[in-house]
Amino acid sequence: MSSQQRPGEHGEDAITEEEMAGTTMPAPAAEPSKRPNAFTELMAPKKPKPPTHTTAAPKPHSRAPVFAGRDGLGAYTASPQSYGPDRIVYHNEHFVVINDLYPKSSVHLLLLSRNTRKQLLHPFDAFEDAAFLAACRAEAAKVKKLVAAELRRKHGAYSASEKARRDAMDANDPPDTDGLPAGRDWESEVKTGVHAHPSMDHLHVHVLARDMHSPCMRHRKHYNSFNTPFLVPLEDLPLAPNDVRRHARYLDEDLVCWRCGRNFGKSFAKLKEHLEGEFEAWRKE
Amino acid sequence: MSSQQRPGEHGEDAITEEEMAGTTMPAPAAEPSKRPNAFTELMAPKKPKPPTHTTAAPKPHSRAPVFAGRDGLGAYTASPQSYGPDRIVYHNEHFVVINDLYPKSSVHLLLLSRNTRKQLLHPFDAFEDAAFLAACRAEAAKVKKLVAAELRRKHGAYSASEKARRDAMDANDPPDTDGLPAGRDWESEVKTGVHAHPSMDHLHVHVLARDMHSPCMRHRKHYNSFNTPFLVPLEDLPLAPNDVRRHARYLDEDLVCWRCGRNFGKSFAKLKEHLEGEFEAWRKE
DNA sequence: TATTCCGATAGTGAC
DNA sequence: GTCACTATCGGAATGAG
Repeated sequence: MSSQQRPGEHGEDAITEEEMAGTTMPAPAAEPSKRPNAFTELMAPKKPKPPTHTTAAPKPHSRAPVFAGRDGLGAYTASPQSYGPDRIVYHNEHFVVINDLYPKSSVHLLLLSRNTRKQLLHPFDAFEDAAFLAACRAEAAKVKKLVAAELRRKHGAYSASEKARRDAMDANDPPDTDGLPAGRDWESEVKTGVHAHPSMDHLHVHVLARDMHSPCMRHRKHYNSFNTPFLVPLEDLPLAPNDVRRHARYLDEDLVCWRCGRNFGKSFAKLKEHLEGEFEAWRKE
Repeated sequence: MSSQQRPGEHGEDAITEEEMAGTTMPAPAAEPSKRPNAFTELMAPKKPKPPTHTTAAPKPHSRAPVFAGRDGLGAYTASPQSYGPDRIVYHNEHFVVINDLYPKSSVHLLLLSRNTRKQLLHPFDAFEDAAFLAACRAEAAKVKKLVAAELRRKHGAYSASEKARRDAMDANDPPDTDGLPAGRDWESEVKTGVHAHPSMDHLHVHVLARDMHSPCMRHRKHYNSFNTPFLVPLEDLPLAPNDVRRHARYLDEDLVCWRCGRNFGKSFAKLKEHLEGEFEAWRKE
């Protein structure tokens, strides 16, 4: 019945460093349907298409330490300049922000710390340090605004709550951002946190939309890792010594729709189909 | 790495009714490498290729009762004349012998009874009738000779025990069958029996080589159904009332090579690979 | 819990 | 156990020279 789709190159539709122009602050949100650019909706990949067999991004030309398998994220903090703007969203002295190579939502960034004292600690341990935690929270807040801006760019044209802002945009071009209606609160659609048991050894904070709409969202564990207490918000850290999330298992639990609460048991295929409809409704809010 | 093979039509390499010429007795064995005919090794199918979606053989042109699913074998005994010689090996008033549509060994026939009083009974019940059992045993003995003859035709050229017979054949052509050396005892390579819990409702006796070498041999239950007490030899019938085979489960047991006894656990893929080598060695005996 | 490949396991539907 | 189809579940390897 369904024909196999040839996947496009991965990351075509992601935030780029060019857009950020090397700054550490989010650029003003690009508005939908105004200026076609690298963000423009192209042929979104129907299947994940990583560059090679390794989880890590393609190695740059150096012969420095090899980052493979669980160390795959190390390459980004070691030499962010070696990667293209479709991989690196921005970087500064302390952080590197990348597009997740296998995004599990329509927008999915990773905040990586370049602090070599913390980088390889378990997040629960790394964030026992209050100063480090505060710095990461501050940076994560910026990343959250970035993700919100990208959500507006990608989905704003479909959103009812964006209509007044959209109409104002259309009325005065180039727009005066300050005078615009606030529009939809996209930040409230963004989740920020760490996995209770990360598979990648380098510290990474997920900052992603809650839609769970992505061709890379393909397994129950993918879904549950962002929709159960397995995802620990930065605000909850440091964890109390007896916090159940230190040891509890969440990934094998039933699949429950994040939007309507319906339980799909172990049937990922059914949930996946359902999420298509939820996504359409969600972006129309 | 491995290229997909386009499967040939199923049954090209099976015993045909033409060869039997409508008789109820096995024809003299066709000798290998002498007369190319329907038995000649052609492009043996690498993957099973049944005619349609249904388990039953292709329906003839009648609009008589539909035989599908578990009733699929009924069509053969109801109207054997409707099928081609590649499907029907021979038929007479009381029996129909067919090539199994999904042979699990290099030669695999089914003996079907046309007795409508017995046809739909469980084999353990049908064979409580001593006269019926005797008739089926007698016919099965004929079928066993047929299978043995086919094994000689297909594998004789590779067999060391056949050499003297082969050389004699080559010396006087056309051959005088009576004066030939006996050659390999192919009948000892043939198994005859019924499944303890058949999936097809019409009574059928399996008569097949023990090599288990066939592209249709694809699952653990396939293998164990012929290589555990799940296969009940006709000689063991009728079963004692307390015989464990009436209720025991055998199909989920570990896979054990019929030839060397090696245990492959639940790994069908490993057994399958192993059987390739065993088949080559076996036919060279 | 990184992905990918392969394979084992499980339920369904066939008319 | 008839098949075929889909999907879930389970382990092992994974870079690079």
